[in-house]
Amino acid sequence: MASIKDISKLTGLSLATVSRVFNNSPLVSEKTRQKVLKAAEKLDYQPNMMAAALRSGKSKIVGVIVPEINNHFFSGIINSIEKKLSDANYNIIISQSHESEELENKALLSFLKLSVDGVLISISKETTDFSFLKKLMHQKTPVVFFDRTPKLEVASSVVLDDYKGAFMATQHLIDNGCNEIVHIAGDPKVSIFNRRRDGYVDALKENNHRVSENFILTLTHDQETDTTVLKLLFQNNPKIDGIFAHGDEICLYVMNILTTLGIQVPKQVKIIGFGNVDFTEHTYPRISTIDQKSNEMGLLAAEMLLKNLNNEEIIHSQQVLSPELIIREST
Amino acid sequence: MASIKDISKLTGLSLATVSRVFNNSPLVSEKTRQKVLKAAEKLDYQPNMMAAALRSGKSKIVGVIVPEINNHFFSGIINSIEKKLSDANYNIIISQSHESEELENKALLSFLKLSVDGVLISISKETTDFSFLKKLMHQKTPVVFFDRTPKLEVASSVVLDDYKGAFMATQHLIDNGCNEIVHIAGDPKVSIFNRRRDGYVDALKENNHRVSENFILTLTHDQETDTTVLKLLFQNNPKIDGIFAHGDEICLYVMNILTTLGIQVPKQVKIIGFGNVDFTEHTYPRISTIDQKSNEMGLLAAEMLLKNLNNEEIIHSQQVLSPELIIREST
DNA sequence: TTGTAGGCGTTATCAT
DNA sequence: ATGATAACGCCTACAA
Repeated sequence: MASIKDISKLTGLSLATVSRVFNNSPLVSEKTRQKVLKAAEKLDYQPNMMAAALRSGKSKIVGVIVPEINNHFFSGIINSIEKKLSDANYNIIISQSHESEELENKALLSFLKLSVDGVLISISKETTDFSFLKKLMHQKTPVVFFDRTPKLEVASSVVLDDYKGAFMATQHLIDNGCNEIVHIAGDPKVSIFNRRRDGYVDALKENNHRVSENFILTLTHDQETDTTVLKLLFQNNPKIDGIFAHGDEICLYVMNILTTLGIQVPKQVKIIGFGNVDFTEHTYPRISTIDQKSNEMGLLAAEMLLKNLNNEEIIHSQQVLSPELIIREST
Repeated sequence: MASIKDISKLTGLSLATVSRVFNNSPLVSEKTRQKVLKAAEKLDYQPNMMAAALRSGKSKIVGVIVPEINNHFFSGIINSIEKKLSDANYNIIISQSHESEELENKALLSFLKLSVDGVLISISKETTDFSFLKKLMHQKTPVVFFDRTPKLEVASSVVLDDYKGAFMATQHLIDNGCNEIVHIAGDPKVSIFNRRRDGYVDALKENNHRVSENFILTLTHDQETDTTVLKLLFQNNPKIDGIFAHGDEICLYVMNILTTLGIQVPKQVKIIGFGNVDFTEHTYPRISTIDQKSNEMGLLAAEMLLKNLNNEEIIHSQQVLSPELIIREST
């Protein structure tokens, strides 16, 4: 690969002058600029980012960590992050934590060694110690958290208002005449699932509905067990007429079980999920759900990072996105 | 950040010796090795990959390009690629081509500037000119193609036997008593879709079934138009009893339209997709499909690349994965 | 406006 | 087994 040294030789100009051309320095005459550009063309010159990075301390690389890339929500976010950052001429390197703090730190260490310019991260469920991230941040490397954020005082973040989304979903069921509403809850280790639960509970309270612990279920994902659990629930509470599930996959899963049990959706029971995963549009009946704004989230997180990448000063800001109610045939 | 220079100062050893320790050179006594390691620990030393990359020409970065990251199949592949390569201490940088040759080349150029050690790519539908990729390959940068490969003589690749998958799907319908089988075809610009079509046609022929152009449809994705098309098709050919769709999404889409038209699946018409996307397991009825082996594909591609990354000689090999028939309730 | 020279952190080639 | 030194490709005072 040709280097500026080759161009320097070909044109008879100094290394400094050639370098200035590629850094758009105004301190170079139009004539020599053209000469350099022509030589560059001829030699098929491509700047070596490693060298530039080493010298300037700016790698033009942003590290992204998600729990699982193979997940609609996260790959949606990555999609918009990649779009935004590649437009700004940044490369993104991606790692998965697989919900393990160890892998997360390993990736973070890799980023450090690679001297990434910034980090976008959705922390793993397991992560409790943020010393590594703090270290990064103390090094003036901007970090933006999305979706899953740590309880740190000073941090930039973009999250969804999960509470609000859950509230909207529950309210929607109530508005459509549901009186006995069950919640299929998620892993309580994940704060967003707790917020969804809270939204459900508060929506019930606000509408003077009874809140019962028996109506808050966590399933095992073992089809037989879950079928039995639901069967019993409906036997004991035949008036149940609404279900709010904390996720779309589990929502579809429950809907299928109900069908097996001869319970009709939405006739007997209305059901709503959370996530607006693609397939919700293709099921029968199509599933009502809460859109998580993955595109907006990725975009906002990327924009936040870009802002901090350009400014010398790091400005922390917290953005909360409002979810959107998507009404389909299941409610 | 501490550098080997700092360690050198602290220990009184030379830069060379310190460097040798971190490169696991045998030419260093256990005693000094320990001394260096201790100092490194104390200074919280982390090697600077940019510097190492510049000097050694090895960046420990692999570039990955897919059409869309926000796609089950590709994110599944990326998932296994990331797992495999991060285990081998490689970082992966990801770009999307969004089916545009221009974006693809832009990403490839970025990779070049970053001096990636290797490239994994599934080419865009639009790509016809591979000069850029050839340039990379001539630079001794190993490239492995997956799923969508160019018609190049010398290249490493991992693909699915789409023909076989389509054949299996069609044969499965025939085995289950279908006599009039329709194929929902994909974009003929994509070679794998053509191979699926060929598999369908040949399976019919081999079973002495009539092949009719009228039974090979490409839909518009406009719900109204498509509904009309299918309605007419079934009015004119009421004996149609099987559908093989080139993808799971379109399969679900068609299944929904059939339901709208009062056609029962699988009672009247059996239907099978292609892809084994997650949701096929959650629909009602659950969709039979062909698994694309995304995990195996990513793993194999990564392994192929690793092999070429380690060897001096680049060895080209072509792997063809056999798809798997997943039988569910729709057939 | 252009050139000189030192250095970013590492590795590799000589010596010793 | 260890050390001195040049080089990777680029940027940037400083000098001219």
